[in-house]
Amino acid sequence: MPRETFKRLPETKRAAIERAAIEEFANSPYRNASINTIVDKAGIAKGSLYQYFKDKRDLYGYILSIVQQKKKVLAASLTPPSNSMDTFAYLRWMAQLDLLFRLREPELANIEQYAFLEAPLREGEDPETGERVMGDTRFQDFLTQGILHDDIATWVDTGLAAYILGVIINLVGPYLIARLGKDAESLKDGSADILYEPHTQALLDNLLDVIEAGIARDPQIRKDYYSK
Amino acid sequence: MPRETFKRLPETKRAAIERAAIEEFANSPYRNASINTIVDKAGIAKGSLYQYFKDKRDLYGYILSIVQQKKKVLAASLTPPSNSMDTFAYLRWMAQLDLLFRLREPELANIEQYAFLEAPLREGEDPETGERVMGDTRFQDFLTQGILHDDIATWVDTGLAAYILGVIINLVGPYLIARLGKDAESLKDGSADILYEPHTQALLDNLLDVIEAGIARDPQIRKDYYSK
Amino acid sequence: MPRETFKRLPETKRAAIERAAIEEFANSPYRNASINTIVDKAGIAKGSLYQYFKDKRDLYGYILSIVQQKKKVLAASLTPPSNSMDTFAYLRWMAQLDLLFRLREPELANIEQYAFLEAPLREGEDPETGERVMGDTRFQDFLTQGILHDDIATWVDTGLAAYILGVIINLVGPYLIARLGKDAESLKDGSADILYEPHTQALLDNLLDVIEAGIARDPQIRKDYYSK
Amino acid sequence: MPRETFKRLPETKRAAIERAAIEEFANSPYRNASINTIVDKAGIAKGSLYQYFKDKRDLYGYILSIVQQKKKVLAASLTPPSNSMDTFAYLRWMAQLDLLFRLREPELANIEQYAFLEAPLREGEDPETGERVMGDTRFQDFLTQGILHDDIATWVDTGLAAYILGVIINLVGPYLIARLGKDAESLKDGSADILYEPHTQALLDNLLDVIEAGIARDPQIRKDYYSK
DNA sequence: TATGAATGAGCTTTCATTCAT
DNA sequence: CATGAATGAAAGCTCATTCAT
Repeated sequence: MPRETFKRLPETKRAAIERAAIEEFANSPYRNASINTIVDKAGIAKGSLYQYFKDKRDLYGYILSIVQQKKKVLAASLTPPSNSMDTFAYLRWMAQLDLLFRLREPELANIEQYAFLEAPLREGEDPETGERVMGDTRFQDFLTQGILHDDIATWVDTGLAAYILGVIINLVGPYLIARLGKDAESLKDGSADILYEPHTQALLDNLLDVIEAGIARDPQIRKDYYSK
Repeated sequence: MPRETFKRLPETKRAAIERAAIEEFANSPYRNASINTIVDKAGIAKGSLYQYFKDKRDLYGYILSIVQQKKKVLAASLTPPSNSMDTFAYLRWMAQLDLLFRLREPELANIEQYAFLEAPLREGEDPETGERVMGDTRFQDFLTQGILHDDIATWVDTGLAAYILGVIINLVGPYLIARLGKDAESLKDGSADILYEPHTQALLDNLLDVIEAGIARDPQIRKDYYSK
Repeated sequence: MPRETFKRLPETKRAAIERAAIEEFANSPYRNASINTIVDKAGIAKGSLYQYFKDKRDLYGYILSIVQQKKKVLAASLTPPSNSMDTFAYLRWMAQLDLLFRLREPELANIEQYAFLEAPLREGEDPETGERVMGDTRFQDFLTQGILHDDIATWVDTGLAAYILGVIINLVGPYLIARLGKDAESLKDGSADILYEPHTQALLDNLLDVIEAGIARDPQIRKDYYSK
Repeated sequence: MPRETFKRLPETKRAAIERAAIEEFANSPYRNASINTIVDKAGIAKGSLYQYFKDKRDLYGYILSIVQQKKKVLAASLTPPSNSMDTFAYLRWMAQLDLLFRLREPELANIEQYAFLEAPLREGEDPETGERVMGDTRFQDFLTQGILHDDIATWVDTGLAAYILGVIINLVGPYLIARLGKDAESLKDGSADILYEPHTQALLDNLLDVIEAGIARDPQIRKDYYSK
């Protein structure tokens, strides 16, 4: 949704503007984010921004599209565990993707989460407000497929479960980060090594085991990494 | 956190202020809530408010404390299903409590949810920001007790599970309301009859069965109300 | 339409604000008039103005009401020529009133004229836009009465004539001022002596004679002040 | 007042610019008219416009000159009623010309009227501001000639009368259009048939009879189309 | 000559907080 | 203790004009 003028901008300037906007939207929810701060950080005139974008929402929409696109790229680089598409392996893959994204692009992840949380706070203008609250089609599809493959119990209410899966996947990231890393050092450099540490994987396993046990048709034997 | 001056106020005036603040904070997230609106509705001078409360945040904190206290009162009036305190029956009781609170006190429930959603949006000023993200002690305790009673699998990570239970319980209310009630009529009068309708209970059962299946040591035989 | 806060203001401050607003609206049509200029001249904070008035239009409406009221006061102080209410004497009285108002209160007269001229320039929001273009009820009534009293020819189209009378009365003032007074000195002190000078009266006579000759049923014998 | 560069432009481009400017100035008074809109509609770069014209006012002045010239062309194509140049027939001809111009070129007529109305609103920059207020030389000449031909009463003040005639001719057009044509259909296609309809001519007659009665030396017997 | 990105002062409006009375 | 007027920074946005390319 940016204007043509924005696309024609020299790479460095465009990057500066995106950088500034990302920083701002990552640190403040939409309403609080300040156009003034953005143009100051980007080192451009206020009027210029309004030649690149129609208004604040337009800029915001563009930043959101960056977030989605970067996530898509990351998803493409993260090979799914198997091509047989085991239902729960796929769910695990989604969770890992979210976590990895948060590690690699903490600011973008923040923006994404703000967007998720603010959805029901919208001031009623948007007709799609109810959308979020009624569930994420991504998970609706996942559940439907899972039931068709006999992986998920038929008695599970897909609407409710999809809603809860969405909430979990969207909100569990910050928890895991907070839990794992008081050693903020290893996070600063964007290293994702932490994702593959045994402790991290154990936590992920734990989460997914709970989910699987909750909705699977034939839950696997419980692993006993903790109980030993 | 109100000042002494507030406590010394005549009951009617105090009530008027609380009423006005509750209405405002229920309809607008913290940032948007307007002091002007509150003092107008309460019929007091703006300066007076600043003699009762240090600032906007102080007032907000006080309103939050009211929410918690009212919820506690409601909890006390809602007898637990059995005194033997079966773990999952207790969880069900908590879920019902949240739903009932939302039906009986939609404004207070709204404030609670705003607070929950905004927690990670805080602008870094608050030191207790991390609190929410690390989990709700209410569920920590529940899980610990459950493990001690051999109701919950020992391998469950209580920190993670508590966090997720918190998220679910806090966010599932609006979903259920949205799902159940297009018939806004039955909600208008604060009637909680809807809570005890079969459809509602079925959804609640579904949710709790999933949770129980997920974390129980020996999950019950799955009920088959849906598969019939 | 000002707020209560404005009415409660000390006289001097209220006067300062009115002064500043009148100066601004007299020198710039509504769109160009600047709130910044007004608050600077008035020596108040910008926010204060918005405690006295809802918005720019509200302030403008208030200033317009002052204009109307001052004009009404002036009208009350200017005795009609005779109590028999001869039709054309009444018209002359109206013209004199307008001229006198322009001499006594040139700024207010300017504001009035801006309002008159801007009416058809309105950006389509106002439903009463067409009102001005279709005639002034003041003159409609005057003409109707004149016809009833057998003073005005029955064949005159009252709609058209009312429209033209309105235009003339509203726009002739500046012309007469410009014509009479290069000697701005005599105008500066608000003296209206110039109104009663023979030259001025002769011009007024000339205007009214033309109008009378145009629409009267039985025009008077033409005076011959000019032809001698 | 356009620059040399503008005159050297290829015809099509020049036409596009004029078209765009005319549309804009016809729909918005000078202040509101947007340079952006004009260059967009014209399909030229913004900087180019400033190579053709010194600034917005310069462009505006040029458009005004087009309006005048087009009107002159129309005047040339509309044969005066008789070559003996009867004074009031000539005035009628002028009124018809204005009305016809408004029907044929509603946009240009709009621009003309905006210019007329805004003249006294000018912000003092223009030295020729007083010009309008002192009368239109067109009518000055007309009146002087009329007196010489013994058609107009010698006692009429030509300055004042010229001013008023100017006001009437400039502002009566929209009134007549509004009065005649709710049937916007016949106006849409620029057809001037409406001008020659009996009702239109009757209104014009009425207007001119009033004027004639007002200023003629020997007013004709009043026609009695209305009184019958 | 043509371009169109850059500019920045300007606009109206909002709001939590202070403080003199 | 109560009052409510005063504050002024900050908000999002517009626009005619300039100037480097």
